[in-house]
Amino acid sequence: MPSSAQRKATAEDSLDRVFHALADRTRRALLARLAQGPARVTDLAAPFAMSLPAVSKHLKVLESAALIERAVDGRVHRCAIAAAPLKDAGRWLEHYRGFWEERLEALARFVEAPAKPKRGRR
Amino acid sequence: MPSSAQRKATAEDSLDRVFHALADRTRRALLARLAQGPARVTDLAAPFAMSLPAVSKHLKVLESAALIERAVDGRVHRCAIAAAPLKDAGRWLEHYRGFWEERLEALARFVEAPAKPKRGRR
DNA sequence: AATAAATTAAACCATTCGGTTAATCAATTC
DNA sequence: GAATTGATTAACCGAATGGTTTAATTTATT
Repeated sequence: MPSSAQRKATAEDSLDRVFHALADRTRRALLARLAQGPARVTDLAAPFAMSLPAVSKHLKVLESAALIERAVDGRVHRCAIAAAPLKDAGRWLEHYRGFWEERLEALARFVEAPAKPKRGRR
Repeated sequence: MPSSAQRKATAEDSLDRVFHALADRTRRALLARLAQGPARVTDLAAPFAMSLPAVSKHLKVLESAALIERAVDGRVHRCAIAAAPLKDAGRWLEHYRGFWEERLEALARFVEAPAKPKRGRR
């Protein structure tokens, strides 16, 4: 049981963390890498022009958003992608899909239409 | 022509901005509100326990992520949701769908099932 | 013309972010 | 058991975030 004044983690908290985690290209790249299979921290860090601690921090962010899981085996930490929160984010976006879809369709038709002599607007 | 050293805005830049914009619950709430129709800045700000300038800043973030558009009409700024970047974000998430899908399908069925006497799982 | 309204701009503040290097710790290997 | 490896922690740094309050700006109202 949580010891002191500790608010319950809400769905909003989770979205905060997930979207924040996704808002960094290094972290997205890490996810992309992990999408092809689990990997050790050092291997994950290798392609990046930054220090190991930096990558370690990124992984911690991903982990606290529950986007990855890690299995500690001896001194090596094996990271793997974990999908559920992405699904939440996807659902959130999905919520708006109905809305855009129609607008985008219209926009797309407009944009892709034979270039008519441009009217003011904007 | 861009005056000085000015990098071209990449798709990654765009994802950075969109996900960052979505990573704040106030901004998500603003989007939610706007999903129901355009609104003036003051009206958008009303429900929030924060100053108008604060909301104004949030709107600027949403705007620079191209998630909203604004039409200035006299002294009132009318904001409206703009869907395209959300679509990009959705596409990005979609990219991972193959991976989760199988894992999550089962979970989704479970979660959305008629409330059965809850079994463990997580 | 004076005032009020809608909004942004500016200056400021505390906190978080993303990175660094150096130190630490635990598990292997020689 | 001493050195090496895999990884985190700690301390620090500059820049960005999210908020504030106080102007400033522009447009509308009376």
